[in-house]
Amino acid sequence: MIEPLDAARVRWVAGSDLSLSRDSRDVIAGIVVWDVRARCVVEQVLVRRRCRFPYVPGLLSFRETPGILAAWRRLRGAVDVLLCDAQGIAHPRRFGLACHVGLWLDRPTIGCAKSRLCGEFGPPGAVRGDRADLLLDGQRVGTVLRTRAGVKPLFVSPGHRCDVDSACRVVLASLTRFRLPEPTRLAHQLVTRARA
DNA sequence: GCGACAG
DNA sequence: ATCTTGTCGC
Repeated sequence: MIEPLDAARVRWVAGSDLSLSRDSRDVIAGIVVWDVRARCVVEQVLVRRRCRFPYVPGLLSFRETPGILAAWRRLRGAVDVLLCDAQGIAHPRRFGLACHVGLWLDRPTIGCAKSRLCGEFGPPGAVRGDRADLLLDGQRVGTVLRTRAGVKPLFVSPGHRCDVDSACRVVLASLTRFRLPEPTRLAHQLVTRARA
């Protein structure tokens, strides 16, 4: 029996991201684990490896999953859920990168993308926490979430072992003062700075 | 044929 | 993702 994500008990939220080496031949993957209760970083890992697949819309997982899994193996502490900088089920085949990674890790994952891949939606309200349904073929595959006033909303969808609402709750609980949830924002800084 | 298209 | 300058605002 699998254990579904219980947003109320989540404490360690990890965020993953990737960047490319200057010559674009390698991918630099990083994961930052954020304690949503203590509001601090508890662990971070970085790994670099050869890029094996080109970027093709809809096939992002084939390009980025290997790096994320490699970084994950370096983690030593506990993680309740992983926030991926990509789509979950808000995907043409209902199986975006977050689903792919979650299945490999057999852990709860959430897709938290900065832009839309597919699906229709109306504009969410202007206040942090306001949301709009992301529909694909009449099905609710995610939510368009306003994480901060005056900025583009995020596209949140279930990856593995969670539903739209719990995914949204985890993202909201991981926010500080920026558009992106802290684990994701810090993972982005980590991999970006690792190029220099 | 013409747009759209996670990172 | 990466490139790339200034600019508006807290």
